[in-house]
Amino acid sequence: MTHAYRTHTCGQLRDSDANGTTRLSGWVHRVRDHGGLLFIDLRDHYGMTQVVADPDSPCFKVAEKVRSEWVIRIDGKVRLRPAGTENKDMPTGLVEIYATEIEVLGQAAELPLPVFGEPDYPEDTRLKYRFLDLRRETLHKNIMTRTKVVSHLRRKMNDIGFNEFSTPILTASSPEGARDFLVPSRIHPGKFFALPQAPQQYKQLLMVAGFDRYFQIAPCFRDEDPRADRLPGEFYQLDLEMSFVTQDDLLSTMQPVVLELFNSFKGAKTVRADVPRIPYDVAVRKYGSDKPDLRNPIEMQAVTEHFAGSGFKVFAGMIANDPKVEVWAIPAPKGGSRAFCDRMNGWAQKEGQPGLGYVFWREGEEGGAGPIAKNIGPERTEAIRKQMGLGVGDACFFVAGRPEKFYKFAGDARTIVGKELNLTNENEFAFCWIVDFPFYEWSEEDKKVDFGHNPFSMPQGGLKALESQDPLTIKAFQYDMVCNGYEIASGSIRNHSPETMVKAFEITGVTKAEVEERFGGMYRAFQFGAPPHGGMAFGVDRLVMLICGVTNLREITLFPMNQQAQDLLMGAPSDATPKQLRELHIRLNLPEK
RNA sequence: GCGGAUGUAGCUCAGUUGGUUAGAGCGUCGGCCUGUCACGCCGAAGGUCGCGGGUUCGAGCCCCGUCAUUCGCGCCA
Repeated sequence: MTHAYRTHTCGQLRDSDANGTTRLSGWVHRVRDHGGLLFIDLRDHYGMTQVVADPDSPCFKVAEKVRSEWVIRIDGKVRLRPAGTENKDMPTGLVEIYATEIEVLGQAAELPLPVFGEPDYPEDTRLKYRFLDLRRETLHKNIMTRTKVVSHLRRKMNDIGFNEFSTPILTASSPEGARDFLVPSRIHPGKFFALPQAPQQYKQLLMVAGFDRYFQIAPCFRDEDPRADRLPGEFYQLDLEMSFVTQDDLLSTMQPVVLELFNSFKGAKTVRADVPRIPYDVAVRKYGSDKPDLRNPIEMQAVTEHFAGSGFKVFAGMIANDPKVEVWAIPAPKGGSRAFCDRMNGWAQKEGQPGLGYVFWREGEEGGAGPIAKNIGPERTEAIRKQMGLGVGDACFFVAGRPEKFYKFAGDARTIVGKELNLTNENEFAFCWIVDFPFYEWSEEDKKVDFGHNPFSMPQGGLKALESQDPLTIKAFQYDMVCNGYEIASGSIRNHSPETMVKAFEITGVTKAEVEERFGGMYRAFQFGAPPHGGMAFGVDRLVMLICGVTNLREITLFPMNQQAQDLLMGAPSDATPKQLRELHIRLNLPEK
């Protein structure tokens, strides 16, 4: 008895199957019609098999009619391809199916998006016809990589003693800081659920409830504008939380999980085994970023002293006028040519900077070349060269000002130098932890102290630090994991003491009553025996993006929305019917066009 | 909300300084072809140049507006 659709998949048959019969179903990938002989590449999820028909076959007339992306069922004889016509690039390339019967299961209209081939197509077409896009080889493969990554993580987390729990999707507004998606309540007119920006409070409650190790591949919802590496609307996190742990326990629990994941999926790339823990302050000074790409070997240094009182009046003047001004040096090994330095200078001007000062060293010019070298003289130039460990053929760029104003620009310059000079190894995964984030930061907009990151983090020094220290000097037990310049995880040791929590909010101007109102569930829970706990969340989408080597999240997401946060395939968001709105007690107040 | 880029055949794109009838490849349709695997050859159909307005003797091209897509800023861990 034969199955209605197939006895084998399209990726299955080998030379050992020759002389047997088979039934295959799949999509017509390509047709090559030679008149008296006709080939069909039949494709399914598993692979591709060549089908051949000639005028002696009773199904030849049908075979002549089929077109790309029709779904057909074929019966036929498995046979070895004639000598010399084997295709070594295909796993099934030693055999072909001589078709005896073809049944058309589903015709396809003229394609708005070819499945064959891999050129780029406009996003709106790809999204509107996502089901066709997903048939294409690369995207199909990326999506499969994603499901394998997720199942790898799930298996691993279970293995090391974590328990998976599902937390509510319809919940209360959470304190992450992003805009909430709201869902109106029918039963409670005028009230709204919020979709969780992260299961933050629930997972902390699970710790209070005594479950010790929680994880979840959790959907998260944020109503913010997207970027290439930030999906609109919804995204997934590997969310986890542990009780009775220190920061060190958390980092050393998850570091092997991440390294093993990348080692399993790295392909031809390499994974750096060393994962340094870098304090936030150090990361900013060395790399100009709190998510440094460590594939780039460049490390910046302060060289303020060499410019103070020097003949380079621009920098010397700034230093004399403001004790907080510093000069940072960005070394550029092998960048010692006028052309390259000028190119960097031009880039800086395009970025809206006055320029990018530089020195470079050529054979026979002891004191260095370039305008800055002339201005500060050979001794100072030589001192800089020694400090930065540079030599003939190298260059060095300089930025000056208050570090908090220019560190991002310096970091961008570091990135460009690394890329332009091919110092950054593109075939590597390089990780680091960034630790000791500031607990508070100064909000210029609100003219007050505000939380730097998660308000539920434990300040280093606890309640005592909050009571005695300048808030802006307090660090948090807060950490990120970074890979190749992407933040892939973020977490903290939580503040489990109600008094400390109230004090922490008080410093930002939020009263005890407001804390009780906004975070009532958690505040109440902390009154009844909360264990010390902490956790983190990995961006699943970003992990997969790095593993697949793509720079846009749409390349690894099944049904992404466009940049306007619309689902072009399903037509979401869409109008609600008057009946729906009536039941929800909602009247629309639309902006005038 | 703001800034940059893009918008021409079903799809990907070209289109000179503003000048006659807007082109190519893929796909589609028709014909030929028995060893291709991006099959080959011959032929045909297919266009509101995103949309609206303006300048001009004349606009795919210049100007203004608008819409759509995208990248970035703001926003967001």
